[in-house]
Amino acid sequence: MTLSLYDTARRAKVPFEPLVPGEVSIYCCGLTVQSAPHLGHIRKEVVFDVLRRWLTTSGFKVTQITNVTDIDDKILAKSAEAGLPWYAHAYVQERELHRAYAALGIQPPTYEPRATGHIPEMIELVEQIIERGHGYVADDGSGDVYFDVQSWPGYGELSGQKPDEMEPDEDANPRGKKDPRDFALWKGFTDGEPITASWPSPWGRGRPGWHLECSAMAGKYLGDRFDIHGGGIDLQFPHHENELAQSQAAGRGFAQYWLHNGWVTMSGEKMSKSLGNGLAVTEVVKHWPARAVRLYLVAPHYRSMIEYSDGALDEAAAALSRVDSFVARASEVLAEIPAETEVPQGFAEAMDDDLGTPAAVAVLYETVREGNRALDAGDHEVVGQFLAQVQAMLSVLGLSADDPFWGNTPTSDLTDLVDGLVQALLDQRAAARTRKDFEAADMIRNQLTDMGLTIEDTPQGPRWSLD
RNA sequence: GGUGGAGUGGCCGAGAGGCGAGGCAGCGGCCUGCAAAGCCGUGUACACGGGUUCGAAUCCCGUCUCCACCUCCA
Repeated sequence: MTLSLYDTARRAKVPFEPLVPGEVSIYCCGLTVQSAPHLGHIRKEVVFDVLRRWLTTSGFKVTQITNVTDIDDKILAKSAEAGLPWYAHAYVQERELHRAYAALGIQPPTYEPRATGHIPEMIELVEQIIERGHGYVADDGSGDVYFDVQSWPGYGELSGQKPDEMEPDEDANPRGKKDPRDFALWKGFTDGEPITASWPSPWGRGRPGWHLECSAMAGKYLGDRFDIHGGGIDLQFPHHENELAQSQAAGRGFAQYWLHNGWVTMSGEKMSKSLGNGLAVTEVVKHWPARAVRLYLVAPHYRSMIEYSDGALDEAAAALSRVDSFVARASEVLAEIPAETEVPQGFAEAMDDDLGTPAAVAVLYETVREGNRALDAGDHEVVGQFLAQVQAMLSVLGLSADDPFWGNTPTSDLTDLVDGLVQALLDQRAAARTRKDFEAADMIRNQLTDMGLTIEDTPQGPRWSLD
């Protein structure tokens, strides 16, 4: 069985065949670093991180480029509010983004180019588009350059939009456009904007249009043609449609597969109250363990919408602690921890079917149950097999507790100390139990559970954990 | 107006003509001094109305509700 993926452009699940056998190139639209990343933003990173891990597990060498859009209208506006130069504001938010990556165990991309570092490539691309007759300089003296939508018959093929049937935006300022559907390739400098937010070009000072940035950076790092272009479903139109049109109008092949992930939506206003800052990743991981948050984002299918709810995060946390508890107990019982093995076939089939994480996660849970059964039966050899499988699956999903990409794993020197203290109390409790003084024993246990510890009596003796 | 998507048991969340995905919660049981954890058992759900079919959550027709996007992103 081979990997198949749902290609937005073809509107179908299709077998995945990379341009270069054994290698996969992915361009993923990154964030505009204007404010702290929210759960919806970071879902995309989690989705493509899982894709990348699965491709790697399947034997592909993966190159993933994710850009940082560090210049745009909103950055200019928000930096003014924040009282910072635009580039400093963008940089602050870029560091926030990296913190969010680390908080959810997301591998950094192979490279993360910034838009402002690629102005020459963008200018070159605009020149190619103009040369081929698909772009024009506005004749209003603004220095704007637009893409000529009517000159490109394929326009609309990615999103299924027919340009003639689109709702005209009545409030839009047509500026120097020949057609209201034309989009900006290059925006001429306007008074009131910081001069540092403009660059010299053949058309005068200005800055790049949003869509252009991604085309230029994808071309630079992945070549004229590459395998997968990803991003949130909201980017399908106009952003990706425009990227595709302008890249192909410049004579480039561009992406072979288009993958779009669903959005995280929020029902009422409740959440913003209870979390203060809405769905900011940094806030969410204060309320739930980061790995539970990741499971919450990984368990539904990537193309589904996730309707945010506290309860669902609680459930993810409960489900994960069941998995963790198996891993912990199995590891304690086994003389040696088995080396990593292959994932179960059902898991692989699910993942190969357009990253079917719901079914894959179901296999994970079933394997945990079988492992627990073997644990109860004392069949350590079988326990080892299931433990290895569970760890392999967790690794693909990026949920291994010891995954190197968890940025905030506290390694405290206090662990031994706490263990010693808890152990001393557990010894007292054991003594009380031996003399059948269950009142004293339960008092000690209650003290410990009140502190947030979980005490379990196992055939090997009591064990404690902090969930 | 255009394009795309959604409505599934108490909750989350898959599936897409026929064996009740999976999780969380609940209930019963095993285990336990009691718990906890774990295991076993337990559910007849697919927005509504018709239709096709031996058989529909899945296909068709109609209806309702909701969401996303529609060109420098209001």
